[in-house]
Amino acid sequence: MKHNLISLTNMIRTRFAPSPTGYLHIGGVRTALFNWLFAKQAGGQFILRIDDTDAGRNVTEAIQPILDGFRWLGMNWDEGPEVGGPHEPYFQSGRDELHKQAAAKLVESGHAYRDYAKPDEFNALRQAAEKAKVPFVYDRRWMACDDAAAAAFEAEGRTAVVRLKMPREGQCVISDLVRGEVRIDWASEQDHVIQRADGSCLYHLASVVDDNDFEISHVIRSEEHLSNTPRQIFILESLGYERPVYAHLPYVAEPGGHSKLSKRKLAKYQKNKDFANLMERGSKIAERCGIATEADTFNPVIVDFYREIGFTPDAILNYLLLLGWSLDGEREKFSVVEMTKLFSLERVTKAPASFDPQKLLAFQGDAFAALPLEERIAKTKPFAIASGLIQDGDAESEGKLEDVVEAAGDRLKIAGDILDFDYCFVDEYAVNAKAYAKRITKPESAKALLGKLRVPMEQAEAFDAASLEKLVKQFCEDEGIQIGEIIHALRVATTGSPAGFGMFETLAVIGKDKAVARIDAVSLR
RNA sequence: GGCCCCUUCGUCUAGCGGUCUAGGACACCGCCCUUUCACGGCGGCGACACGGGUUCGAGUCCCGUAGGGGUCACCA
Repeated sequence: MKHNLISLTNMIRTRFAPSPTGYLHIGGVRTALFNWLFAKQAGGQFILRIDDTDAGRNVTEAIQPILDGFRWLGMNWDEGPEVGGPHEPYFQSGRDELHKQAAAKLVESGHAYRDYAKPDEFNALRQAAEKAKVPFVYDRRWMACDDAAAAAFEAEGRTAVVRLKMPREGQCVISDLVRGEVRIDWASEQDHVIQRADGSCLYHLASVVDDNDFEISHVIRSEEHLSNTPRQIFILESLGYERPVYAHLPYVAEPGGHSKLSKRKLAKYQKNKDFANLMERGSKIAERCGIATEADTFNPVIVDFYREIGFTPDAILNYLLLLGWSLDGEREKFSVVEMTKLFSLERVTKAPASFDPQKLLAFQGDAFAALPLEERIAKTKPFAIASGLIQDGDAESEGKLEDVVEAAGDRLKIAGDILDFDYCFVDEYAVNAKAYAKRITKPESAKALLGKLRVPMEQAEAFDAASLEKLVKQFCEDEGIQIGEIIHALRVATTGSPAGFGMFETLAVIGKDKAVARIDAVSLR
């Protein structure tokens, strides 16, 4: 829908600006989600910009996983890579000229200066201040006041960076939609470099210039940027730009901890039981489906992980929404449409929220169970095919998949869980040794009963669940035993597992031949 | 270390001075249902970091302490 009647200057425009790292961080998704919801709610635009000023990386390759991640999650962007827009390019590297012009303008207006300090000279100053335990204030001794001074420095063989000539009095007041009013003394700020000696520009300058050019109205980002805000405000005001509205979100913290969730700390998270369980669950699915499991992208910090093992995008969005936001403390389930209507920055919490794999999984389980049967079948199918459980296009095995998914019901929490029921499909399946000992080896009558039961089973004309139930119950009556005395052994013998969906549905889906053969294999051993 | 931010059950959170013997969700523990597991139902465990104020009254306001975190690059 276009809003031609609304002037562009009043438009709500938000952005998410990932660096091309090759993966989409779950915390980044949360930040992007809040930006996206805020824009969508207001009928505004959500823009994707790639902050690729770090040269030498293969950008195209490294942004693909990020773009794919957003697409999979259903978070469309109104302007950005692949979709274009009126402010192209959407790659920071392609906007270098704009940044350089801004830097020149700042020097021109006296808000920045050429600084001819050599890196070690400057560092020496900084270290001296540190050693003396006094706040470092650069005395600007290598600042070029004018072209003549610059020429003199250059005659010495020096090269210049451009530094901000930051105020040293007063306060920078940030009105933040999440944190309220934040005041920072200008004196505590440094003369930050905005342009390198080689002429390339640094992030803060680029970011401010691009946000202005893109007409970003609300800068919604993670709180680690709060301390960067004063310098950005100085840049933007010096350039005569209008100040965007700021909202600094708490970051997503590590499971069971309070520091920022980082993919570099995977080893540490592995010690967290819930995180390790999720990881292991995913790895099992991935290995059997031939999915690459490089630690770089295949782990619960990265969105790809969830896509690969069959999570539902909406469940992830819903869970992430609650990481730092709540409607009223009661309601937790929201469709994407609902969250778009109900989200508000005012209700974002201030404290970091730690990532809880268990709750994510609970949301996922509910979301998956709520899907219509056909969708659950469609979602599990690729996993069944990839792991060799069924053959694509083979009507018989596909029919079996449908039966299993239906019978499994909410025991399937993620699509990849279909592999838990591999014994329904294939000949080779794992036997749970503990269950075998408990239900077959230990009870003295187990093998004998199984040996007897296989006779009427083999003779059965109908091998559907209802008929099987009748058959087994009749058998128990004839033998004068409780159903519990045979059914556990039956399950372990035919599935190898102590748990699963209904016994009779299980037998029906396994089929007479296999079921009887499995019983024989056990009872005759 | 300087500056800034944050602090309610294990975790996510509700609470915007009296309705709080602090509510919900996930997890956990019982019981029920049941051929197992899961679901579901019922119940339970479990928190206002601490210390001062302000107030008739504080989880809610103020100050301090402690703790946690972020940030201090010619990274983004």
